[in-house]
Amino acid sequence: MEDVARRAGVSRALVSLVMRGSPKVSEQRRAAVLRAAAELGYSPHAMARSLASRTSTVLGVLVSDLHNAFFAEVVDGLDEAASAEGFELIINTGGRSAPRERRAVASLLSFRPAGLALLGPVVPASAIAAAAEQGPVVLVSRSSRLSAVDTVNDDGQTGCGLAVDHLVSLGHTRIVHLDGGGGSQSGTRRRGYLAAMRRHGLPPVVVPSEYTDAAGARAVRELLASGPPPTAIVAANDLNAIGAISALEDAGLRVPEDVSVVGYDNTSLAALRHISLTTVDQPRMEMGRLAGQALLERVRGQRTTPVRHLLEPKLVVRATTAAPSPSTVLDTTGDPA
Amino acid sequence: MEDVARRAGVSRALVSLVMRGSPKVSEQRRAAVLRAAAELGYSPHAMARSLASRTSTVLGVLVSDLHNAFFAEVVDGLDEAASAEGFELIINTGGRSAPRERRAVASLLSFRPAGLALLGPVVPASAIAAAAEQGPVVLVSRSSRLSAVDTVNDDGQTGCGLAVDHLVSLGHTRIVHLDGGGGSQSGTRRRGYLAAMRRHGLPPVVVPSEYTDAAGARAVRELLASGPPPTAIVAANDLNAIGAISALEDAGLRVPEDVSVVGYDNTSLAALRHISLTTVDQPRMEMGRLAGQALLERVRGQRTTPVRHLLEPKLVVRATTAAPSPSTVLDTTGDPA
DNA sequence: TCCAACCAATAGAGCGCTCTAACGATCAAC
DNA sequence: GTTGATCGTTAGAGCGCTCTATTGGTTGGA
Repeated sequence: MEDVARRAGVSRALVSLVMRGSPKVSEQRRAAVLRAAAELGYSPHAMARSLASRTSTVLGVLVSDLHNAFFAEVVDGLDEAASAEGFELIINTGGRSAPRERRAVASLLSFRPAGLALLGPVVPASAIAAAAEQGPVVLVSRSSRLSAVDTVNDDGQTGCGLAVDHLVSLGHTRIVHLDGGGGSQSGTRRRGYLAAMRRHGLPPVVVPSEYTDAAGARAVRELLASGPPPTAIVAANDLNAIGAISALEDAGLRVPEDVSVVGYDNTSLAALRHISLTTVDQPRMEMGRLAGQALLERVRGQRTTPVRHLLEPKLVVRATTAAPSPSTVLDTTGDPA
Repeated sequence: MEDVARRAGVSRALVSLVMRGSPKVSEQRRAAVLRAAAELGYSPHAMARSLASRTSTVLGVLVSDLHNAFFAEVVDGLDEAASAEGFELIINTGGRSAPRERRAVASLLSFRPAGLALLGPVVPASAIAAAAEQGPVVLVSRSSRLSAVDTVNDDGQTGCGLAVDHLVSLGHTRIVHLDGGGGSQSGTRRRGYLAAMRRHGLPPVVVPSEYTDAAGARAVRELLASGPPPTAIVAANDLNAIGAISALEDAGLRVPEDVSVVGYDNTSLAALRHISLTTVDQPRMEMGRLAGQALLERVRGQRTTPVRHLLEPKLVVRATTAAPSPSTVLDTTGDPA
């Protein structure tokens, strides 16, 4: 910076003004400074700038698990919102372990970021509260009552309700839910399923499972071993649905002719023609964008009250759901297991 | 820091030594400082530290496209290598556009990172050379002759060779390749296919396609319309293979009974029981880890000569490949289109 | 007893920048 | 011709830390 100033024949302070795009610099000086900077290949040192100005253009992001494509897409949306406003993302992962996550948050905070986005964090609420004292915090796929933090979630309860409604409207009555187990949002989805079944006056059946391909297949095998098959399945998520479908096919049942299957998430998987899964869309990119916007609003001091985004899920009907076949319906009434 | 020093009854310099874990501090003073720091909730300011020490614990990462699960997994591996050594990742995306990528690199460099990882960059080589002057650079999914940059790539040529060898060993002779078009590494894969076919004395057939589900289906429809089907297909990648499979099935051909299909990448897709795709594994996490390690070796000054990782691909045999059925072989010989 | 050697601890400069306050210059107004 | 605004420009302190050089206090050997 010193060198640029000397070369342009001005003071360091003037170089600083030019670099910050200040309007109170005459055109000729500005040009001289920019030329000198270009000739010397100078570009401002972001960290020194941040230190001196006591501001930050960095957003800290904690991803509980980057393996998970869900979060990768949320990060994508976050990145879009951040880079549009000249902010950078500094990313750490927690590996789904609270102690590691804690360290990751501490490490992020040591950079004094303008704000913090926690994606599917597993740390206790107290840790989140502590982080919120250092600056704005936004949570994705996790709720909070703290007024200092914003949240972005999808409404899994409504989403599962949509799935059940769709199946009922096709004529299904024996609809089973594969439960997501310890996975995030599994409780919400289960409640949505139960509420919808009650609303339609149908008997709910919940089979424990997990958010994986293999678990979906296992659950279906257990289900088939325990009695006559249902006519429809509301799976824990897309992966789980795909596992369920393959187990159904292995057992000689056709999808959707014999059994309809609905997934959850609308991952890119679901759209593959070979799978063409009816599923509930969860707008991950959008969730990332909203999280980024919420954070930036706080950073800019435009808002101090918490925001709770609860995204409206949408049903995406593809090829894995259809009306139950008459024979199946007959079977069912003839054999009320 | 001042406050901590005062509270512990020592100088600022001593606090600094304790925070850096220096061995030349007496146990009692160390304890006093740590206690004072804990009481005041003090933690060192990473940017100020970096500025003063003229060192950085940040690695800049440019991801050409975070939408792409491939790169998300590479970032995952990179993160693993970096965080194991106390480094942080600061991430920017380029959106597959050279100008945007250039800006992203400039922005990353303004943080004076210890090193830079460029994942599938599309900027011209000159831009990479310019970045390499500022510090160590590692390239993933892109090659370079610059001695200042390390590279990590998979050996797509060998990989496609493995796929062809596998099919030939099953008895296939009419093996078609769906080409990846403008996608990265598509040329290498095509060359691998052509070389292997030549080696086996078989006539190569390359059908233009792309790295997508829909393109794979389209290519197969065109292929089927133009004459009798091949007995095997080496697809551009997994997604392309899945599209190909669904088009084959739509045409009434069974996989693998009538046509065998091999993918490329071994994405999580391929492992789904419902798909169970024979494919060539490209170790993305490992590539990220290697990239991180290469960068850190340079950062620590342990190496100044370039490293060129060319990862050995592995064939993963699943359920989409089998010996050609006798009837198909007969058909072929009877109708040499 | 004296000095070199060593150790824990510290003073103070400086990393690359921003920002406040002050500066000289220009100009309209009286 | 003086005043007061206004404007472009600058000096210099300071952001939170590290690091070199130095200090004072022990210790061990001659």
